[in-house]
Amino acid sequence: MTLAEKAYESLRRDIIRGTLKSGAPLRLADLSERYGMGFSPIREALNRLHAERLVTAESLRGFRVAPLSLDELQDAVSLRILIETRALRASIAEGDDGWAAGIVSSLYALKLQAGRTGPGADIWTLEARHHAFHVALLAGCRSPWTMEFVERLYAATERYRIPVLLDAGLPAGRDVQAEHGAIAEATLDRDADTAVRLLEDHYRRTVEQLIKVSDLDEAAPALAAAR
Amino acid sequence: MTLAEKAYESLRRDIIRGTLKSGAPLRLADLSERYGMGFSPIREALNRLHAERLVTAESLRGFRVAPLSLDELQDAVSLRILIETRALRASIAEGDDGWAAGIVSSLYALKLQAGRTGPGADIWTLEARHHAFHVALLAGCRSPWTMEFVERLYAATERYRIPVLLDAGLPAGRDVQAEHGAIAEATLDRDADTAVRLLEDHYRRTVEQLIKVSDLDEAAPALAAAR
DNA sequence: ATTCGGAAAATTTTCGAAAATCATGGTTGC
DNA sequence: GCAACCATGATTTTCGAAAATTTTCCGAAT
Repeated sequence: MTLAEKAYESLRRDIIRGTLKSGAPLRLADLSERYGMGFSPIREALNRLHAERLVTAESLRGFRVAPLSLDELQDAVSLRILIETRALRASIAEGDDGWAAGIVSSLYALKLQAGRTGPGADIWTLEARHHAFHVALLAGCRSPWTMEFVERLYAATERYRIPVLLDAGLPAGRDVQAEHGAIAEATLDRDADTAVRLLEDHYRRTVEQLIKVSDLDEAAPALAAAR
Repeated sequence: MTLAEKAYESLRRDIIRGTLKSGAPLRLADLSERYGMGFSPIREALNRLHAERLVTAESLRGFRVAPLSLDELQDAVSLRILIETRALRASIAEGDDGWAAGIVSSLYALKLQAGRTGPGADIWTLEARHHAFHVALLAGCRSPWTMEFVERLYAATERYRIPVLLDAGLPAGRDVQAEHGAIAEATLDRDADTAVRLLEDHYRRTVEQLIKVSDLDEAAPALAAAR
């Protein structure tokens, strides 16, 4: 793996995790020392993250961590619902056996990881499997542009979920894995209307929860500052 | 303007125009000489274009002009219709006077440029105004992510239209400016259903025309090779 | 004839310094 | 006192070469 790729992953993680705070300036000299490499790979990583809207850039004035805003979160999620529900319908209509098998296996891997406690209960592994499951649902749609935008919007919304997960843990009174199971079941039954409804509810619940947490300021002060 | 920005615009233009052919390798030494600058700004431009899917990149193996494919064109346009029709409805519902004024002025500028012949009839100016008009229609939706994706999909489809425009000129038997006028009229009348229908037809006609041209191979051999 | 290995060439990636630009603080002139 | 101005330091941007990696080519062995 090249240094530029390492820099990209490290920076991305630190931004999503909140180690690098929303709005903070990203100086080349600092980052170069922090990650132990020269300017070139850092600069390349920053440009990639800029394209993903995780950092802002101003010509000759450097980079900053992109600001958090609940408006942007709602915007991203509503677009996500539009794009993903269409992709889910297309998948259900066109998906083959390989697609269905992908759903089953990614759901299994996700539930395994969600059940772990103590060592091995790594939030990044859990997040990766959560994302993999949602991608598997849509993978039958055979639309590269759809998958591209799904990736983008996932990265954009991850920033809001991770700090809450780290500070407050999973929400009480909500069984997220049961929701995943129900979505998978309806999808594999090729019941498009039900699957789409469940997927939409799943996303809406998540946004509502994040907004509530930031209102109460009971966790994730960084997110509260996004109001 | 920085050298990296100049490199980005030059490269983008040469890729969309077809000067740099689909699939061709983009070697740093060549580009460095061609545009008269060092590796750094070239590399930065290539990374930006990679994020826009106009060039492909493979670790340690360099960059290439992204291949053209009619499947990708149809994919991009169908997503464009999904996203833009929603944005147009939102604009019509929420747009203010500034939004409406933007439509009127950008349509006027577009028609002026479309009417020009001889000197001043620059295809890049025409394209810029065409794009500005379509953006103006949607600008009332107040959704940054929507506008981001609209930009992306525009860049992706521009590659297919420009070579045809350069080789074959405007299609016979189709008054594109009249279509623009009709879309603007319905939009300003806040007749969402009509506006959405006209916009969708506008895009579908364009795709059909491009596919027909590539089938007949009567113009734009580069596009024909995309089959 | 074909495949395998390995040196040579070509290419990308990374570094460190130089150049260009922006921000800061102090000084001058009014 | 206050605004304009310039020097200074900090920061980004760019360059050119070195390092790392891939590709190409040629000869040897089967």
